[in-house]
Amino acid sequence: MPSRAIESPTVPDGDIQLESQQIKQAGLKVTAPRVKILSILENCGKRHLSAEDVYKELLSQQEEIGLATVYRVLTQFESAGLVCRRHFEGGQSVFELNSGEHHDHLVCVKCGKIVEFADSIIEERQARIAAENGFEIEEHSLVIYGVCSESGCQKKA
Amino acid sequence: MPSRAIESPTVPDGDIQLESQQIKQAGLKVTAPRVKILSILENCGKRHLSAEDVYKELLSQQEEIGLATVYRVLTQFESAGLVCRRHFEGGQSVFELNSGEHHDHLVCVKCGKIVEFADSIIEERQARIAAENGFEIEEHSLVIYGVCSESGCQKKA
DNA sequence: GGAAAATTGAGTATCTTTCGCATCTTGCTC
DNA sequence: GAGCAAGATGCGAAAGATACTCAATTTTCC
Ligand SMILES: [Mn+2]
Ligand SMILES: [Mn+2]
Ligand SMILES: [Zn+2]
Ligand SMILES: [Zn+2]
Repeated sequence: MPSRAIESPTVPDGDIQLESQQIKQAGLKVTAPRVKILSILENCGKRHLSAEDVYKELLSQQEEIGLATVYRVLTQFESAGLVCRRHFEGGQSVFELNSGEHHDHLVCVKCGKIVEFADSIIEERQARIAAENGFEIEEHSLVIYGVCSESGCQKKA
Repeated sequence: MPSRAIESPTVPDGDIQLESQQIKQAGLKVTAPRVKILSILENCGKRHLSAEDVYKELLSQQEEIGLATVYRVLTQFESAGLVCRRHFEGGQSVFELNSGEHHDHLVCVKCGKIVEFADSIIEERQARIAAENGFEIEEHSLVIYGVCSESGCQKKA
């Protein structure tokens, strides 16, 4: 096997640098729990995670971080604009990295699969409806619940 | 003052007959708690009520109905199609009579005012989006959060 | 009016999320 | 790099909403 030269002393696993910088830019102190949690949100494979999901992932990585801290940090990330919190029915809140671009969700009520979408016509209509009623929009939540095309989900009750 | 003839022996306060019939048609036994709760949903003035709201209203009417029963009955009414349950952010679930016609909501984040709306273009778009992604829609939730036109709500933070 | 089945009330349990507080870290200064 | 104040953490406890348990009561139907 080819030997691999160590190019520089600074390329730790998980790109700690990047996460640290994002956290700093968000106006938060760089702490181990924050870096860890952000890196899980970025690298764990799933895009929508509950606080519990994050906590379990931490446990599986032998990290000694309390659940209260997970909740606290996620809330701080939300305030700082790093993540978005979503409230889907019948479960815990879930968090996802804030991509900067708004989108809404399709959720399979059978398997939990989530599909993201953005529709400018819907957005436009919402703006009109709010305006017609004298509301200044702050945010909105649109979730479509249904059954996805997986065979397991399709079979009748 | 003109005297008023009693037209028939059957016109109790609160139109108990009507509620009883609705409950029966929904396939539920007619019990005092169910009749009472349905009549509150119909006559209390507010259209969107939490279980707690219903419970407080019952208390104020000297009714001896437990909170657990309120939750149970509201859930049964929901299953029976008599009421719809809504999940607005940051609070309890709220219930409203099922008018038979779907609608969505605008919610003032300052005063809690709720405006109902229905937009066929949005509905149509949702159907298309679901179809494009192979989903069969079961339901959806659209809530627009904003600040209403009340002067109290308008003033800057 | 009576019996079977369903419903109720009260309290308890559960789940998710937040708090309180003593202890530990971070970021900055010298 | 040591020292310090502000801020963060972990733990356990608390809170808020809702569901469950079960004995006692009520409804339905005959
Ligand atoms: Mn998403
Ligand atoms: Mn409504
Ligand atoms: Zn599915
Ligand atoms: Zn308002």
